[in-house]
Amino acid sequence: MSPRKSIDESDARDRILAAAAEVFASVGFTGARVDDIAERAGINKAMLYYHVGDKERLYAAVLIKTVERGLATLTESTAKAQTPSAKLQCVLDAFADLGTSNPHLIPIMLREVASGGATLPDEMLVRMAGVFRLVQQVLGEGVEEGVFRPTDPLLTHVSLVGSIMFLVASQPIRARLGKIAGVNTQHSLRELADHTGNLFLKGLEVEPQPKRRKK
Amino acid sequence: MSPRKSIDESDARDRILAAAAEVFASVGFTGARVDDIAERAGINKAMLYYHVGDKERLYAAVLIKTVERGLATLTESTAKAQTPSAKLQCVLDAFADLGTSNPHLIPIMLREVASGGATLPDEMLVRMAGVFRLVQQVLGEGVEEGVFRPTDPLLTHVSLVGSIMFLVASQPIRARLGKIAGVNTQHSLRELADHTGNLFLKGLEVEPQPKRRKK
DNA sequence: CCTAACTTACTAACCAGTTGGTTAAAACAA
DNA sequence: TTGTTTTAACCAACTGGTTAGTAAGTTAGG
Repeated sequence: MSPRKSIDESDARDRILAAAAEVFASVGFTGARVDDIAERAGINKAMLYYHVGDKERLYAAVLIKTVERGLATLTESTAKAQTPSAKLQCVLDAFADLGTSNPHLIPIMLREVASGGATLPDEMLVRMAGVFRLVQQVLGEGVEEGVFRPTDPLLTHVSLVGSIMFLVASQPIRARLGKIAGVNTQHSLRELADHTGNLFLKGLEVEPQPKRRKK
Repeated sequence: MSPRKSIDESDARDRILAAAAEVFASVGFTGARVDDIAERAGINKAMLYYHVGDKERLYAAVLIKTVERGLATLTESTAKAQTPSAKLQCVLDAFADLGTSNPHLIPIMLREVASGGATLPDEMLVRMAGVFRLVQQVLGEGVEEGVFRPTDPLLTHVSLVGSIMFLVASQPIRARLGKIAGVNTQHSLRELADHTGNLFLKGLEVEPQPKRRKK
């Protein structure tokens, strides 16, 4: 099939996608330079076109690959958890972990949201819907078991995911903000996920029986 | 002073800033074309340089003007509210209102977060710190009055703001997502703010009986 | 000698920023 | 009043650097 192999199987394509993810994440689609991506991948621009295609194809490929990995981690980790609360916390942990395991997905998604998802391919939407369905099911289980109060699942999902993604991505800005406001800004990803979990799990709890403090 | 006046005082500059806000919001800084902005403002590109300066100055001017308006609305509306809970809900309402009153700020801020705020001028950070201080104070009052449990104010602030901004900005994507997942996605800005308020206010409530999660 | 993998060198378009002007209101001079 | 100068406001056309994408040829494994 292939007369001349690279160092290993489809090494070039992987390196291209990795480099592209990095660049797209930090400067966005229009800000990204194909030459720059090629150089970081240690190849020539023409080879990038040979292996992947044009800039849009490259972007789509990065998106799909990146969300695929995220979705896999997500389903895997939530499967282990038992209670709905634990599962929800797992979702948050998994998103926070993207901060290290897959640090390019979050900035890319934030940009997509900012532009109304104009360039989001349907392929991507389907995978995002997969994430939503997972959360929706967890929320549904919680309501059924009487531990969560019923809420609009889509809004709750988006709040949850938006909150944790925003927290993770805002780290550099939080650092500058904290300096101005004089507060601590050094938080681990775990702390971010725990904080969000505390707020949301408590926010979703059914009203406890004793001491009804009406609001 | 000015031999020839436009239709009214500094009309051109305002039109330029309005057009620029629109374009920067939808395609970002690098995606924005100066010619495009000029055309939308109904003037020539050279006039844009004459009135405002180069692309970076233009961007900074848009940022400052936009956040200035947002901050004004925010302080005004929270001042009216009495209880910490009501004040917090006011903050959410004010952010949600940005969706209509100032629809470009949220996408622009999401992009800034995505890029780590690399292009955020200090002038802008100072104003963001102003918003934070306001929220921090509301949270502090709530804790003092015994209605909020103590949390990290910066993280709570960012969660809150991130959540509502994400909800507002994600509307187009939610619409596509809802179509795939078969759920309702038509929510008014008020519904978004109320949903977030419900979750967070309940999440911040003091425990009726200590049932501590971890951390 | 065929073909996947790779390269160099190009081009066509794009785009931020500039140049070198025009216009007309207004301030000034006689 | 009337001619002269100044200046804010405006523009078409250009410049020069950049960048997505391509063409045409090279190398080496099978």
